Amino acid sequence: MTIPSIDRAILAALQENSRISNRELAARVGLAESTTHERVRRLVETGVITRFTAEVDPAALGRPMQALIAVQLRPQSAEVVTRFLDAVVDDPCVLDATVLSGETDVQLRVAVASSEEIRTFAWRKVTSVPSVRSIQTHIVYEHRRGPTLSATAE
Amino acid sequence: MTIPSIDRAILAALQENSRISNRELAARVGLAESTTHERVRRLVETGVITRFTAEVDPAALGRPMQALIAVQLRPQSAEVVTRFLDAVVDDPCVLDATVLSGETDVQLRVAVASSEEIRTFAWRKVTSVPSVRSIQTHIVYEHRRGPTLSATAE
DNA sequence: TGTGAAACGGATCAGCA
DNA sequence: TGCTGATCCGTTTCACA
Repeated sequence: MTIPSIDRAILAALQENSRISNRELAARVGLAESTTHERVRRLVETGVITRFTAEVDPAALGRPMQALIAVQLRPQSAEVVTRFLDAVVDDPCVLDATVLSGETDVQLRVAVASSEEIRTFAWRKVTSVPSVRSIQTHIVYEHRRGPTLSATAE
Repeated sequence: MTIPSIDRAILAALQENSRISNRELAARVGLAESTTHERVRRLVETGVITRFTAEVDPAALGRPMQALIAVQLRPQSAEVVTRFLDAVVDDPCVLDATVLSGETDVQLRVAVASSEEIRTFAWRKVTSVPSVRSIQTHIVYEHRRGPTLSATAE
């Protein structure tokens, strides 16, 4: 299932700005509006586009500080990992969670108002889960997005 | 600079789907279209909303594998970190880069077609930068988004 | 800040290549 | 798959509260 070059142009434009009008999108990729509209619909339907979203600056919402929390779990089983994720991932300060190979089983990225809040979250929500063996917290100094996601050259 | 509750409703709706019409957004938050439109404009202008984007599944673009690469740099200075970021962050396989406190100075998240490509990227792009002392690569088994970003309760 | 209405521009659909 | 064009609907702007 390879992505045609027109769809790649559509994806690039929508990643850059998902709120452009269908008309402008059609002009950019050089197709009629109706055709463009249909292609976008299919990209969503087939799961290539997972969602349209607004990115919000956590600092503007009163969470100027971010941290990574590396978590080691005791029995390193799929079940334990899933249970742990379910216990923490819905907390409002969690930005995302990554399940990993290696020493660290799960890495959480959190956005908080203060270092106090990191401590509260770490003790109250993370180490309180019985299967958590140990954690390490690292302050995030800076976070940069990579380039727009594009299809691999072939 | 605290966020009024109407704006919080707008942010929640736009994070969930940035392509809803202004009319629907207005209906959801219970304001006139013109007012809603103006509020969204201000949220963008003041930097609360950083961009509207389409999230794309890397696997659908031929990059089914993800990894985290932890990087340790030699002189741990702001300049060295910036130079390193500039050297790697625009590579198409980079999803994002995080600058950290602690042993690891920078953590890269990459999406690739195969483990071969991770190796190529690691040797060709990362360890080839002179200030890179060492790296560790970890496979990403799963990645979960946290809840919609909302303002801290006050 | 908020409203409602008019002018403008975009989305959508049927019919066709 | 793709285009065209008519109709319908949403957005934007404005005078006003």
